[in-house]
Amino acid sequence: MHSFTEENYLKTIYALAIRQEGEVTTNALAEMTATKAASVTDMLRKLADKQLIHYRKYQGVRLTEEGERLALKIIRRHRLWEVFLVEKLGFGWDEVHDMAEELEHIRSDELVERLDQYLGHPQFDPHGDPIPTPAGTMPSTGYQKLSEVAAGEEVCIMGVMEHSPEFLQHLARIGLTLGCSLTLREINAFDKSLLVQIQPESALFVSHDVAKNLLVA
Amino acid sequence: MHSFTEENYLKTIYALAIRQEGEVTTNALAEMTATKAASVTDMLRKLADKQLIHYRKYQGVRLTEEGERLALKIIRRHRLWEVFLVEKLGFGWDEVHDMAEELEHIRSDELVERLDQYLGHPQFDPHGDPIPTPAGTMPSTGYQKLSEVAAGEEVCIMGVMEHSPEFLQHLARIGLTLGCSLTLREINAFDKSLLVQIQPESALFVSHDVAKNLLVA
DNA sequence: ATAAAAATTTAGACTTGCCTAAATTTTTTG
DNA sequence: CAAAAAATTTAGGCAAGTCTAAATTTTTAT
Repeated sequence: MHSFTEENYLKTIYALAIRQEGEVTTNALAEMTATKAASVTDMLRKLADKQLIHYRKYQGVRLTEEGERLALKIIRRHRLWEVFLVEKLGFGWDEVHDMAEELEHIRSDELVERLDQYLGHPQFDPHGDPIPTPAGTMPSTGYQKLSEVAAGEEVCIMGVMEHSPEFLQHLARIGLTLGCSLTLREINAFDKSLLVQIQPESALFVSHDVAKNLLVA
Repeated sequence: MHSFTEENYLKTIYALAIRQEGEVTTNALAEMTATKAASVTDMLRKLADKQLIHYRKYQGVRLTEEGERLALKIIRRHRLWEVFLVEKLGFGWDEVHDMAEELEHIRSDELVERLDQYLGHPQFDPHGDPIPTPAGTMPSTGYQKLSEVAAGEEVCIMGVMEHSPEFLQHLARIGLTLGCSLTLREINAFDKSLLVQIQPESALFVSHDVAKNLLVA
C-alpha cells in the first residue's frame, strides 16, 4: 500500500507535468506541497525506489506508467467525491476542494466504483475537469485556454485550471459560470486583458490572469 | 487539531468504557488497537497532557468531558457514513465497517451535518446503534442483551454489539435480521444456548455467545 | 569561459507513533 | 503475608516525513 503522502506527491507530479512540458523540478514540487526542497528530494528517492517515477539527480522527475496509473486513480477519486459533494450534498464548487483532498485517500476501490455508479458515471467534475477512467487513463477534451483564443471567436466556458476559492468566487462575481457562452471582442495590447461579450448588451474586461485559467471550446 | 491516531484511541476508550464498568486498562486498549502496552502508555500520557482523559499511572483511564465529546463526534461520523454506504451505495451491513473507519476521520463538520441532512437525520446506523447528536451526547435506547431476557418473553431484535463480518454473516445464515421479532422458548441449562421461535412453525437454538451480542426490546 | 547565482542534494536532527527489553507496581496465590 | 505472576511503565531505538545548514551541481551572466 502507498501512504497518504506518497499519493499526494504522485498527484502533484502529474498536475505539474501537464502544466509545464518536460520534467518536473524539485523546487516546483516543494512549492506545490508547501514543503522544503530537501524534503522533496527525500521523497523522490523513495518514489524512485518504488519505480513510481523516473528520477535523475539534479535533472527532474517524471512519472512511470505505474506512477501515472496511480496518480490518475487518486485524481479519479478526488473528482468523483467533488461531484458527490456538489450534486448530492449541495456544496458550492468553490467549497469542495479541501474535503475532496481528504476523501481521495479512502482506500476501497469498490467504494469508488459504487460511488461512480450512484452518481450516474459523470464525465466531468464540478470544475469541468474530465474524470479519469477506472482503467487509469485521462479522457482528452481538446479545450483551450481563453487566453489563446483569437479575437472575434465565440466560445463556451468548459472548465477552469485553478481551483482556489478565491478564483472561483471571483468568476461568480464577474458573472462567468461553467457552460456560459461568450464572444471575444478584443485583446488589449497594453495588459493583454480581454473584452468579452456575454449578453448582447453586456461586455466586460477579463484580466489575462483570469483568461489563462479559463478553458473554453 | 487531533491526529487520526488520537481519535482512534478516544473512540476505543469510549467503547471499552461502556462495555466494562470502571476504568479502562492499558492491556485492553493494547488488544483493541492491535498495538503493544508500551505504545498505549505513550499515547495515554499524550492524551492526558491534552486533557482528553483522566489518567493515573497503573490505575487505568477514563475520558474527560471534552474527551467524551470528541469520541462521540467520531462515532457520530462513523455511523452516519455507515448509513450512507448501506442506504445510498447499497453495501451490506457486514461490509461497511472498515470503510467507515476511514471516513470517520474526514475533518469537516459542515460535511457531517450536510450528510446527516441528506440521509434524513437517521436515528440508528445499519447495525441498530444509535447515532450521537451533533452536540455530542449518546441517545439511550434501553435495549437489553438477548442473553439477559427471561424464558417466555417476546422481543424484537434492535441491534448488535459485535460488528465483525463473521458475526453478521452468521446472523444472516441462521435467519436473524434487525427488526425480526422472536419468542424466547427456553434456556438450555448445559451451555446457556437459547431456543428461540421466529415463525410459528420454526424454532432454532442460538448460542450464548450470539445471544450476548444481540440487543432486543 | 569562468565567476556568481540558483537549484538541488547531503548531513544531521526533530516529532509521531510504534517496537523490544528491562524495571517497577499491582494482583494473585500458596 | 510473602513470593510468584501479571500488568504497567520506563528506557532506548526505529521508520516516515519533515526541517535547517552545508555541500555540490547546474545555470546564468559578465
